[in-house]
Amino acid sequence: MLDIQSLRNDLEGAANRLAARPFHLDAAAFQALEQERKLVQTRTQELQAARNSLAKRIGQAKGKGEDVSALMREAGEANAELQSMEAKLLQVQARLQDFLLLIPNLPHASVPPGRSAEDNAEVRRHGTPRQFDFAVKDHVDIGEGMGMLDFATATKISGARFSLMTGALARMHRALAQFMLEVHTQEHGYTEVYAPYLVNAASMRGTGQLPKFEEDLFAVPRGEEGKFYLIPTAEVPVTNIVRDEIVPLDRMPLKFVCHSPCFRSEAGSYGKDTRGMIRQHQFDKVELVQIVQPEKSYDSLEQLTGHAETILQRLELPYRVMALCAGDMGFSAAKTYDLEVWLPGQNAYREISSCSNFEAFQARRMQARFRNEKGKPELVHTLNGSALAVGRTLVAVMENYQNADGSVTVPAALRPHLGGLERIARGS
RNA sequence: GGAAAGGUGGCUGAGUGGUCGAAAGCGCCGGACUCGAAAUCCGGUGUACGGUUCUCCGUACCGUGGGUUCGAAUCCCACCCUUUCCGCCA
Repeated sequence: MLDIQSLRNDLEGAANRLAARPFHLDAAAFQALEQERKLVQTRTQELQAARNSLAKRIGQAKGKGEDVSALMREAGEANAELQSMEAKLLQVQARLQDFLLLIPNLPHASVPPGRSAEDNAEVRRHGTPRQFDFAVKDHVDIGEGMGMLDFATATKISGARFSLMTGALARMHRALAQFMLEVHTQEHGYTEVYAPYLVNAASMRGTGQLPKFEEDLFAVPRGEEGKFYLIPTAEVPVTNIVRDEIVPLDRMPLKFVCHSPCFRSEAGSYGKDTRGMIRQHQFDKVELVQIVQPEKSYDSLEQLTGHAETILQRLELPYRVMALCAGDMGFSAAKTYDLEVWLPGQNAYREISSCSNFEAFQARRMQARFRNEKGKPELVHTLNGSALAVGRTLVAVMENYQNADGSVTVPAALRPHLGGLERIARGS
């Protein structure tokens, strides 16, 4: 959510920056709402002040044993208008709130202009794609060839966009998550978190999934009309740790890492990435979350992105870092770097991590604050990034480390987490 | 799922219809005392919003949402949460 004060001060400036996404800010609608709000709020507060002073006088008069019937009548008459004004005020404020909740974040000045992924800017590259002297397979053929990846059975059990892994491949999937957690907790200073996978609507609103993106979420009914939402990323429960909290200065910054399954309905992605385990309803991810002071958040974004890159470097997977253009960024982000890993099976770089600074956009929705040097509560800045998506990392390892005989070499960094195993092949 | 108790400011905790945004203590900030510190004393110390604009004024907020009333932290209803006991259970 944007700061309503900044919209009041510079509506045109905000509209211009939003146009880069592109998002059309209806300035006239905002101004009309604001004007009405001002009118109704001022009148309501006047009436409330009048009521309060009358009530006080009645109390005082009663205390002295005086007759209060005239005062009571006066108060009763004023109440009709007050009630209708209060109702009107609630309504206007709700409309204003709804309006604000649907406005995406302002892109940071350093965000490249552009409308689609083609306009994203490559920031740097790391590693060189390996040359193969045999016909490369994609992860589906490799996994099924080893008898460890079974989409047919997953479809029987659940349906499309689910996967079933067995044996050494399932073990390697687990080892990857363990490896990532170890690096982030032992070397990068993150606190490991285990968090709920089902969350309430307030949490989804806090990080920006609601109210606009309900169709992307899975939900389960709860109670009469309530529901739990399945988390689409650990960003949701972990960032919401600080919702409605005031973090003491000496605890800042907060750095959390959380391994969790993620659930996405993938509505609107029909026909996209239908083969393999690139785009699934359920996948595992190791997520980094940082809660920082505003002036430090862009340094933190560079660091956090670097932490995610470390994993790819240790696994010796070629990748590139992309600065997303305004049009390709998510709703809540002010700036996003995507990490794209090289996939020989697709002969392309594919997204494996997304690292974003949300500035105060989520914090304002969540009322997540810290106590600054002056002792005053101030909104925090929130950041998060995948480090990494476990399923896609497994895909990258399989494709980049594949051998001519259909086996897969285990990356050196991963071997300690697999009891020294150097290679997985059919039967292992 | 059943029963009971309870949710008040950074913390503890008083307050059961009217000068209550809320006692008191702790904490924190400033000052006095001191060479300095501790102790002591004095003063200050919530958040959000609006108007005005650097100075005030107003409004809202005592778990959440409704209701009663001229007036609600206080009474009524519903819900949420916490604690304890019982039941069930990975």
